[in-house]
Amino acid sequence: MPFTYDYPHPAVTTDVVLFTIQDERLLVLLIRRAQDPFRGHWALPGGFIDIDEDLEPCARRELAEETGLTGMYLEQLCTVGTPGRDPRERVISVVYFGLVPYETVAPKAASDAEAVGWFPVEDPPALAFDHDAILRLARARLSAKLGYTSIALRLMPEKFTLSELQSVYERVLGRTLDKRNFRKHIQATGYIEASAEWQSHARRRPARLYRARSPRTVEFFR
Amino acid sequence: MPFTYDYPHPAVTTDVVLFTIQDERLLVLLIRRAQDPFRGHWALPGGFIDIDEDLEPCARRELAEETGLTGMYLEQLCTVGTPGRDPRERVISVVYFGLVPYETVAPKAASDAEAVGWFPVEDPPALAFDHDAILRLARARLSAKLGYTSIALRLMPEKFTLSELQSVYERVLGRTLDKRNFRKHIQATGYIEASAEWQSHARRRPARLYRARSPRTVEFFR
DNA sequence: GCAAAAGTGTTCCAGATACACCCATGT
DNA sequence: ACATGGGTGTATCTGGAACACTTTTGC
Repeated sequence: MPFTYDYPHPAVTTDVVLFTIQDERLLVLLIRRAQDPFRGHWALPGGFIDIDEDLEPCARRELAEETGLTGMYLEQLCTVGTPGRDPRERVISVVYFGLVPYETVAPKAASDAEAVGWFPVEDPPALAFDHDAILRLARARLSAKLGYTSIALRLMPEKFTLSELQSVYERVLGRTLDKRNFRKHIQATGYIEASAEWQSHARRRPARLYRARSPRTVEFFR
Repeated sequence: MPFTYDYPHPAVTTDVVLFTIQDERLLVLLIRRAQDPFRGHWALPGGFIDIDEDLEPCARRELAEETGLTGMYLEQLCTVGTPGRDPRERVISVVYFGLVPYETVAPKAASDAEAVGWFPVEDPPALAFDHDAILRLARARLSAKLGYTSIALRLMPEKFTLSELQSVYERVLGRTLDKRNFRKHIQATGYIEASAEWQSHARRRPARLYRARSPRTVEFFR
């Protein structure tokens, strides 16, 4: 069933750069492509937009279809569209960047993904299309936003210790932080609050659990 | 000559939010649409992408065709694509934001713009499509970037006085700044250098002229 | 000589950094 | 008792903010 236009139209896709933290490593979600082009290569999850679908819902739908993951924080990152970046036809891709807490259930492959997996961002496999450049841009955006927003909380579970939060900052920024200064700084921003609970079952002194003061929004400060 | 696809494709356009400063006011470039939809309304310059054209070149081409302006600083701002934002067909628009020095030659209407003009961003006319929301976003981006980049220099002529630069900051930020603190701060960033020249023909004490240390790039600091 | 803008330093405060030890728990 | 990570305070530095007067020129 063909669709006809007076002028050539590019195809439009959305892609998502989704980060998480597991075992003290910053990971990115990739799918192994089941179709050409780049069949068998790893790539960012994404796909073609429906004609009556808004951009961000498309990103969420494709992510859900290919990996089963839903409900995470997403923001628009950039749009890429250099002619030739997809060998099939002219494709313009609107790229989102997102974060999920590290204990989110494991993704599972579906639809036209042959496999799904988390990969260390410091050492990813070769990526299809121009996805390596997009991944670098997403990393830079995440690092920058740690400094002036509460975005790191979107990587955390509902309750977390200050040491866990510090570890997330350290992994994303790629350097160690002073414990006392970190705690002072975080408390000063006011974007977390102490819960009444304490870490249980630890084989050490229990740590206080904190939570986001505004669990569904990313706040700016400074 | 029709173009057919197996699946419906959205149309893709680029739009540009171009700012300048004249007479102590921050202005935005708008065109009056000569065609429906929104014929006779003011809108951001922009138009449909060619099938073999990259995104930023498209933004520059459309801007040149409609206003005659070329060669300015541009960066990608966002991409909008809510179904229904254009009554003709599904249109996804990649929006760029740009700056030109205030003495750049006046734009002149061409192509499908019936008129072109600079309007105060504080008090723009009613805009076509969702262009009012885009304009607000562009303003916010410009203000924020003044604080950590040398982007303001893209609004300045090659040689300028510190008072002129301070006035640009004040107009964009919407508040007055202390003269001594401003000069100290700007000198500390190192992104301008003194030229050997002085303002001429002034009916007052001549001011020293400065220039950008890296005239073609926008640098980050802090 | 007067109007108009150019130019210039110091004090103060807040936020960032550097730095080391005691505590609570499980084993 | 000891190993492990949890928790805490102070001195210092640095960058930002507040603040007023003299100088140079054209008229």
